[in-house]
Amino acid sequence: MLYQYVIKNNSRINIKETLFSGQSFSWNYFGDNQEYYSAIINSKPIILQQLSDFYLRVITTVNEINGISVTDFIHNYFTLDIDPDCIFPENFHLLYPEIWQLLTDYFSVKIMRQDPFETMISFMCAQGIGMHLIRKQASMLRKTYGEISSVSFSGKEIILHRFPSPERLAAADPMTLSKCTNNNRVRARNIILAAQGVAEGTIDFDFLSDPQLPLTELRRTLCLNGGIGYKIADCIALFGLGRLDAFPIDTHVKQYLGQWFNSATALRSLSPANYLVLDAEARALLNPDFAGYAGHLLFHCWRREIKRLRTF
DNA sequence: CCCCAGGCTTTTC
DNA sequence: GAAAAGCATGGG
Repeated sequence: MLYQYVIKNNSRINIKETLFSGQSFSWNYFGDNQEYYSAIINSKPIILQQLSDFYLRVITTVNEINGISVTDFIHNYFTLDIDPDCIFPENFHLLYPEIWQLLTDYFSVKIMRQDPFETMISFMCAQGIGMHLIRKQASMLRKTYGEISSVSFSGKEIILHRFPSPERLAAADPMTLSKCTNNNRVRARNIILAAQGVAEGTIDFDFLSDPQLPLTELRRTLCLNGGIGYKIADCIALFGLGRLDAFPIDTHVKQYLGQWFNSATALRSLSPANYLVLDAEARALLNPDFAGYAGHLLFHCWRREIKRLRTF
């Protein structure tokens, strides 16, 4: 039994660019058909299809997710409550007309509110390697440790793997898990320790998802865990805890801060001290409440338009 | 061979 | 304190 829903949005949404912009490592094409995308979200298999600039089709096996309607869940999952006109400061287009022109096609990219555990483990795999290797690691974790769900749609039976539970990864053997982490044993150990922390409650996502929690304290708490520094903590905050103000700074963000915004700090090494300086500089350039949202659009735009990189 | 990819940790000065 | 080296693989 499949349920189908059509979602209408008030602004343009580009589902492919959103899913494959580097914020999520769980979505794939549904089978061979590049018209559909699938993942298991909150233990529920979901298939998406872009109908037009403003319309999505959602296909699931359930009629509600987490106690709310599928339509409301998708609305929240893709932050359709956020008005794209609020992401950048009002005068940004006057100060940076060239960047604004490049950004035109990227306002249809949405930040996704994803599961915090999955986001934490996925971004712990994202140190100094290319995005295809990050996707490979997340995929291997799902296929090695995740429960199987199958969906039949349009005459095809597709096998999907859930992201593994904290308990499952907490009990994993380090040598076995390291095959999923680019053979990096330190990373495998850190993932197991983090999963144990979540399973035992020392990492409390209910507490960390409190919007009243100051961003600096959230970041400091996440950084207590091995394998999580400023950048990965900010990614967990932005993509897994709904903190649209968190501004992750990686090699690409460092590059566009230097090239597009003439930051002298961005020309220096990305040390912890310089990270905090760049973070403050970005908050002065952007709307602080949506610095991370704006940063992700700039990040994706920089990679696609300037670096000509592909993530799918 | 080099350098770079959504960095973090440890060592060294 | 800050700066440099080590970790891992793949692609240009």
